[in-house]
Amino acid sequence: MTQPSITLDRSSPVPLYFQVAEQLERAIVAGEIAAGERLDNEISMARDLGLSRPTMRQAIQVLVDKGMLVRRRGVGTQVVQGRVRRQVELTSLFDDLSAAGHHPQTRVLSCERLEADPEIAEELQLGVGTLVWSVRRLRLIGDQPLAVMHNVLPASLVDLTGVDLEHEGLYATLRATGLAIRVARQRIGARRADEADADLLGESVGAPLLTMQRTAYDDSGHAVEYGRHAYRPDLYSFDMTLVDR
Amino acid sequence: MTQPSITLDRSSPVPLYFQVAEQLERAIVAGEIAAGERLDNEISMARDLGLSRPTMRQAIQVLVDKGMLVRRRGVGTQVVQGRVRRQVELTSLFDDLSAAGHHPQTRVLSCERLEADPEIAEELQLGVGTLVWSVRRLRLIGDQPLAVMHNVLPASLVDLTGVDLEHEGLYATLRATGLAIRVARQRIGARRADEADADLLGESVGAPLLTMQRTAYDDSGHAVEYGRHAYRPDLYSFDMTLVDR
DNA sequence: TCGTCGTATTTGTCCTGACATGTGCTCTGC
DNA sequence: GCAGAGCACATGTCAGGACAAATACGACGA
Repeated sequence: MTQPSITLDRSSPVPLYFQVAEQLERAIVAGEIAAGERLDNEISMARDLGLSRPTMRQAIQVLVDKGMLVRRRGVGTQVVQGRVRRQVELTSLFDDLSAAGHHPQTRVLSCERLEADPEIAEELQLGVGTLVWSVRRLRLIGDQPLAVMHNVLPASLVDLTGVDLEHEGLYATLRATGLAIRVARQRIGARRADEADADLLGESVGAPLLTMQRTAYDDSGHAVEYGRHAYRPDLYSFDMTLVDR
Repeated sequence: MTQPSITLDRSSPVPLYFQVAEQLERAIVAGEIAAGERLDNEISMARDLGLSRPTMRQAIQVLVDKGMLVRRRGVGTQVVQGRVRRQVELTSLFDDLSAAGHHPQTRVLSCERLEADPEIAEELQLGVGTLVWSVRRLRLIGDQPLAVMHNVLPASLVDLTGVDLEHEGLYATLRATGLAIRVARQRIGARRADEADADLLGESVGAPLLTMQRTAYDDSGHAVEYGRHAYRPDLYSFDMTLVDR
């Protein structure tokens, strides 16, 4: 039950509970706290750090939500076994791959402004015929084609004219214009590659593809992006952690 | 900004924040609060219900985590647009389908006790050669084969002898023996159907299959189950909601 | 020897209070 | 008429305290 040393900076704008959670997480992934080991109890940890118990609880809760810790009443808080997989997060594939140390490339296949068809209008909660941007891109990892991506977003929200989508992620572009994505609903499935897919991805017609469609919502709860993507399953998969509440 | 009427039962063992969250959620899915509409502020909602602000916050936080509400400092709390998809939760396919009103059937293909191979030992954090249960099942929806499922669990944790897995879900069986699953890590991908898959699922060899492998951990953080499943993508997909924190 | 009761421990829930911080609006001054 | 300062408002963060409930473990008794 040796505790990691945690240092707090009360003058920092970073919340105290977040500082604690961050350092605790680092200690866990670094193996300073063994898998299955029990943490010290909340009360004494809070006292040792000079924090109140609610703040300490909030810090621990962050890691519980990430699936790294498990709490049991009357027993204590333990580190979950097993290697830690990165969670599915609200980032784009570009961010995912960059973080993984790879160097993704992008080829913009098309980027045009057109009128929303019924499917798009439904997903983005717009009227049929509203102007939207429609972007088709091919993602490559090294020389290997990885995914074909089709994104649609309301033209009223962002202007993609002159945006260099080959070197800037779509989500990064949105963030730059002040659009923060907060919630997304997505569906993961599979289908056969059609001729166009096969051509772009260097697969044969009928090969299995992993598909994901996602609708993203901003700060104010409005739909800002709808995407339909297809991935080569030998090069990409979705990892996630589920936590029971 | 009309608020739904919420009734509290302070004598109930159900936590107050949970009662509020439950009724708020019902009001949202029932459309009593329109999408995009702003909720009343925390302080006055708490006052109206006779609750403290932290309790009210906790209730709202539950729905924020589910992706139904969005909070913005200085602005307020709003209902997220878009139809609400059910979240990927820590339940089994059996529960999923039952909840959806369908009547899933199960055929147990094999259920045997054998020694863990290196892959299984690694995933379950056991020594190679440890006794495990290996269960292969076929899920059907009506007459349609839906998925082939292969689960492995430590024989020391549960005894599947005489358990009627055709009519009882695996997770339900685990719960019945006091094993509560708290955390799971899973990976979703796709692959071609091999001959065995094709035969069982009524597909042709080479057809795309949606795959999921999952390792589940219990209360104490120990691995209790490892599963590799393959789904017919025309009949099943994974829906989930992502929330930025 | 085994089961049962009681107690200590630990997390879960709930309360009150305070100040900080980001947003949006209005009001003022130019 | 317009821009900037200031203010009201809502959520974010933090403190400190209290009791409830579940668990583990030891002591006790049959």
